[in-house]
Amino acid sequence: MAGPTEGTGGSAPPRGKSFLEEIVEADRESARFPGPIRTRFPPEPNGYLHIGHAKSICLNFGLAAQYGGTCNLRMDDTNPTTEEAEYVEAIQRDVRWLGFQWDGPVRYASDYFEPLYAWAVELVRAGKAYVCDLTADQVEAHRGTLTTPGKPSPWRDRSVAENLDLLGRMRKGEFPDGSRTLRAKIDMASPNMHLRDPVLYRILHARHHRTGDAWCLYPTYDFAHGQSDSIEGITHSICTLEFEVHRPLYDWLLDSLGVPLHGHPRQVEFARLNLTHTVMSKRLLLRLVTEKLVSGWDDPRLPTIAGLRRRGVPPEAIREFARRIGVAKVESTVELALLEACIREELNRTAERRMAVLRPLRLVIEDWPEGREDLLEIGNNPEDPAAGSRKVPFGRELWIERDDFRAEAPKKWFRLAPGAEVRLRGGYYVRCRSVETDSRTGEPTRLLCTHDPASRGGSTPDGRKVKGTIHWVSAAHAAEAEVRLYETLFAVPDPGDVPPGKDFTHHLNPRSLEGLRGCKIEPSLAPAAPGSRWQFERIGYFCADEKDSRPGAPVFNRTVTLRDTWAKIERQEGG
RNA sequence: UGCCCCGUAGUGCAAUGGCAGCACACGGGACUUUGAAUCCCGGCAUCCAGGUUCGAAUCCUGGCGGGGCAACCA
Repeated sequence: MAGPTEGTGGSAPPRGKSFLEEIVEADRESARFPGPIRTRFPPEPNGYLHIGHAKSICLNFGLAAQYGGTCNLRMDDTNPTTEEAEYVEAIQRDVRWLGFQWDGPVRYASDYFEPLYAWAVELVRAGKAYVCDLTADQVEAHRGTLTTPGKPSPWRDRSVAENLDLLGRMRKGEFPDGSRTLRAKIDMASPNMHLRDPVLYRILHARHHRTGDAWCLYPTYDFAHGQSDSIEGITHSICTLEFEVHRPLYDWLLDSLGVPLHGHPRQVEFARLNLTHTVMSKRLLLRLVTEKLVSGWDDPRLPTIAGLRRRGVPPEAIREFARRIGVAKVESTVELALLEACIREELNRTAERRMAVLRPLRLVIEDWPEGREDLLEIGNNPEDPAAGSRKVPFGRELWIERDDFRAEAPKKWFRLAPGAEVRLRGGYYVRCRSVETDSRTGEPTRLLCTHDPASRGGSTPDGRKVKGTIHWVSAAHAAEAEVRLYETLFAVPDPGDVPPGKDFTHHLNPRSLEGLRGCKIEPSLAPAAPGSRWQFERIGYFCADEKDSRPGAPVFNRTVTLRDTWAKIERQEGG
């Protein structure tokens, strides 16, 4: 894998170090931690991973690899009401697919429920935590506001003995959900809300995906997080910006529990990734899935890792994207175009070229003998000679793209029009002699052409130039395919920017999916393996759908279009 | 309103007291058997005001602007 300072431009100056790299390097220099660095990626298994997680994954695994350390995968499963084993599986699959291997087994915060509980008891014994009988509403009322201090809970000064007794009975299941909590005794007047006696344990009679019914009280994320890191010997706990204000609480907890410095991870926060034309919050993604606005977590229009994979995005492109966006502490939104550029760059290098006609129009070469066939050798990838070539059958009747013919050629039109000559990619020059049209719609139904026999392979001895080259498929040999054209799920860069009274579904793009059947593909494409990626010449990059495609009956998803200069020209000319 | 974090081309990131640079995007051109790819050229930025300094994107102060924080979510 390319190192972080290795650009693609060759002479490009090395990228400056990120603030994360600087912190890690400073800690290595000062020997703050005895051994190699350890990071972790700690998802909550309550949804699928998305490209924002990919940024975090690349950061955590990348930093570990860069400095000779290791990275753990830990499920932050402290809330049994939202977490499921399905998500645990999906997360592992996605991290592996991205190309990373975690150190040792998958870890779970739920593995630490017992030591966590012991720590809670320790805090109670030290007079630093108490059982509070306030309801959630009352707790909120006592907490005060951003500008006014809170009021102490009436249960704040219970005796250690009583707290111990109550906590034990909470664990035994003697009390109903929500009736009591264990709270840290810190400072109800703190300007940091998270220090106003935060809840450490809540009663939840819920079945946990791993511990089953063993527990009926569960630690909050805040109580589990720092200690879980500490148990795993994490040196650098990298998380998103919103946890910055939680850091004093983690520090308080670790300090109160007497965790020594080298067992006390350094937390560093970075800005989460935002991408234009999509949503990244798990809550919103979950809504799209449950309200069936998309086909599932792996819908190719979603920014989920599973969706991107199904769309045909290679993991290398995602890693390169993560590298290029960098990392900082400013909340920012990356343009989708950058992701697309990374995808095109990778696929341009690696995807073999094939010809496919999405919206077929029949073309007949009238001076080509009936029944005669030709077999043309065409390179698989001009970017990679090692990709070899294939033989493509040619005949009197061909399918070409409807978009490649205009009855009336606009300015700068290089393609087919009455009287115009074009090159059939890898084949012959043909000239359009006449057009048959549907008498009702006026649409062309057949183009009647002649060819230049000397142009076989795509060039003529006289060196005559044609401006346009179009793709084609022999009608006699064509296979058929279903093709799904995807556009952005949302029609605007910022789906969250909606008129009053509307929600994020307001900007859902009605054209985000267009299904095409009866597309004509060259024979070599028919057996495409599910998941295989191709460039359809002049159209875009496509991936045989991993679920619905079968060899012989292929279904292709458009990953991304090719850059389309003509479309741009036409847009400009058209005003 | 309190506390915390953060302000560099359109977007994302560099420059760590010494010539403000890279990528994507955008505009133009060359080349082309993909209007692809490739190559060349171009325009566009330090939030504002003071201060320190020979010199400030960088340090200090104040403003302005953005984000986060008041789940028994993570």
